[in-house]
Amino acid sequence: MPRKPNHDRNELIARARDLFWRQGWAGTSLKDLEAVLKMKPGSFYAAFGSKEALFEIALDKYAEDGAGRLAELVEAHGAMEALKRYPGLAICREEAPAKACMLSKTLLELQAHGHPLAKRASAHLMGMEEQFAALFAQMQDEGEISAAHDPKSLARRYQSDLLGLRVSAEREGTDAHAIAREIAEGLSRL
Amino acid sequence: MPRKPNHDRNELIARARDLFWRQGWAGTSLKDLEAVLKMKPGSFYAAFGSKEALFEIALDKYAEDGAGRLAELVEAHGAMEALKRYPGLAICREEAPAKACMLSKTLLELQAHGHPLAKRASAHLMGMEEQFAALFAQMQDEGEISAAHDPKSLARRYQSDLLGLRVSAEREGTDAHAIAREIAEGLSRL
DNA sequence: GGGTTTCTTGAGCGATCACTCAAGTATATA
DNA sequence: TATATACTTGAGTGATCGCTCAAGAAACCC
Repeated sequence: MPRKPNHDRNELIARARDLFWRQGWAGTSLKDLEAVLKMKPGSFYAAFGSKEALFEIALDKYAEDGAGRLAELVEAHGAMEALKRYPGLAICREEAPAKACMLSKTLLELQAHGHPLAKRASAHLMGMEEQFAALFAQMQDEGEISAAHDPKSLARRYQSDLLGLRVSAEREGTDAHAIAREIAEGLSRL
Repeated sequence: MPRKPNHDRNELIARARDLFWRQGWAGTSLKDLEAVLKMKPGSFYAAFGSKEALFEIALDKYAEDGAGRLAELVEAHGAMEALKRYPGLAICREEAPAKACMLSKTLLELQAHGHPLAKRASAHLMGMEEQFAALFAQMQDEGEISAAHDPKSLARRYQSDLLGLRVSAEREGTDAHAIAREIAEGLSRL
């Protein structure tokens, strides 16, 4: 009895994520979304409920995909090599709508208003940091790096370096890849 | 013949800067500004011309004050100690409206739309980086650090670390001072 | 084909956006 | 005190914001 939706929901979310990632929350109007998703307001609200609800879904997808890419990297090259490669990969993907991290962009834009989306971005950042910490802990267990530092401290610093790198990469005329290389080299000294 | 303005222009700009710094460009409405500056629209536009013009003035003041604080630090403690203290001071000032850097917030928010304010923020970031580079070069001249690295590379990395630190400091539950300490320690190893 | 159900359409809602301007008020000089 | 000159006021501008909803179109069942 039902009529099929015209669009692939996953594809719609991906396109919305890219737009939000690039333009931020306030910088993305419903007109923008309608154009990119090729949906009229009615369809849009039937499918997603609100701009905020879609942003939340897009943010979750962003975090999930990021975690997935890191996990793949670990699978393929081990923890150390994965952490070394991750910064460089984060800023070199040509198809990415922005160099900077969508989580940090969201946090910086919406934190001051106490917006729920800022809290959610913050939580995802914490999730990433825990993923990093687990990898550092694993490397210590395997004797690959010194046990001198707390894995959580290492993860906190790595996360900070990564965020800084990705803000720097957003600037023009800054050799971000050089910074990425230095971050990777820093890991070798552990 | 003229009537004196009711408000101190410098004070108005400082208050506007703090509001823009905290809430960003789109996150700050004219209503917000009117409330904080205690000005009605007419006075506002007579005094500053537009929201964008005021933001530009505020951004310039932000950059100027930041550069001034670093210069004072250098004056008082020398280049190395100044660079070591700067990160910690950047995130501990209680009266500051945000931990993150206003320049990076502006860049991240407005870069995608090619907004002139993003370009201006980018230029100020470059100015800061040059200030850092000059200090690193000075330290090399005085034999305080190894001449092995290009001062511009050191400045680029220092800037990146600083931006990452200040994004991290914006998060809740992250010990940003620990990161600041690590950045300072990193300088000792040069 | 008729009936049901879901999806799509797009005009239009009230609210808010940045901003304007004519009128009023205060301070200076003459 | 009279006049000129800022500065302040606040109602109101058109544009855009996120969003609604009644009506139409398309795909399924019988």
